[in-house]
Amino acid sequence: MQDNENRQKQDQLIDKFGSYFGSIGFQPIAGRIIGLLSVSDCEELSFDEITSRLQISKGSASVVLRRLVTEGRVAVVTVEGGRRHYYRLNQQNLFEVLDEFERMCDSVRDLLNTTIDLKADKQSSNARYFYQIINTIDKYKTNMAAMRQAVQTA
Amino acid sequence: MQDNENRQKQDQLIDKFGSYFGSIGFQPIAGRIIGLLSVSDCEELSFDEITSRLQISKGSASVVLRRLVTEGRVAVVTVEGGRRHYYRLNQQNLFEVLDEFERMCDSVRDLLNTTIDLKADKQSSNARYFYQIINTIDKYKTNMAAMRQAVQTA
DNA sequence: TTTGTAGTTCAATCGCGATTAAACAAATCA
DNA sequence: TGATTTGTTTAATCGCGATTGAACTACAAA
Repeated sequence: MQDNENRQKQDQLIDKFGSYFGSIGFQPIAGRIIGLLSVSDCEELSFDEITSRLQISKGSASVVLRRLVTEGRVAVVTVEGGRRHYYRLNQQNLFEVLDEFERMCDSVRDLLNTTIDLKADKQSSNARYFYQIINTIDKYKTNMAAMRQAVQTA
Repeated sequence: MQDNENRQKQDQLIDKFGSYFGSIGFQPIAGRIIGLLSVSDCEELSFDEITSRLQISKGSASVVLRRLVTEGRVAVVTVEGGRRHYYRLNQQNLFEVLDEFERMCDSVRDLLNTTIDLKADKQSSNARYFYQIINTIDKYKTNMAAMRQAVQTA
């Protein structure tokens, strides 16, 4: 059955989305919902379609969807004069992931700076290693700024 | 007391290391050990110094240290004719974190490609959005390759 | 007003990794 | 050799987020 086969492939993909998003700190269900909304040929799904396709409780779906909506990853569409909610994938800023990575770099940079500050010997092996990391982070950020420029003006 | 104050600051930093490494998938204790080895003025600490300073059980320390050593994040030094093990921070490749990030980008790229493949309408709004993401990832990787070149030749 | 549908809330449970404690093994010292 | 120190192993526990189930609210249709 062609349809059935397709559906199976979709399910596999949905699980891959789930484990990817799981690995970056999302609830597994959140990842699977994003996966479903990404994979599905219909780009707007009702609350009910989501719970039945993913076989999850209404409670989970409600909580997780609210979080995804407030985070801006998913948008709700309410059809006038109906009580059903429809959900679709929100197409976010392409640099969102890079933004987050850069924030992480910043916090590492801070941490290492503070660590060096506290060291008795600023020329110790570790201190010099940390200086190198800070340097690399700075180069990375300069590079990223240039790349963003290039993409924006393109 | 100057020393005591310093020690408190170190403890705070160690916890920050702990929560940073926790956020990227390490056991909290693993992060705190890395923190201690990073912060400590003495760059080689014994098993015992680690457990007593961090107030953790020998069991935890044993398991976590083994993992850190096999992962290459920490090195063991065994002094000839003594039974104590000393541990120090391993200074890894500066691009290690970037490597990991690029691997993640690759897996996202794969996932999105497979997703588009499965779509009935390759021109759908989501499909086009995914194409854009893939494009940005490709640009990012090209850029990173150039940056590595630049750093290596410098 | 009554009946039914849509979604929310929250207490209870489940699952699982992190951590410990204590028995155990291995190496050194005396 | 026996005693002591160093670290390992593993069964048990702890803690906590994820998930469910069922009662509940709100609204809409009849």
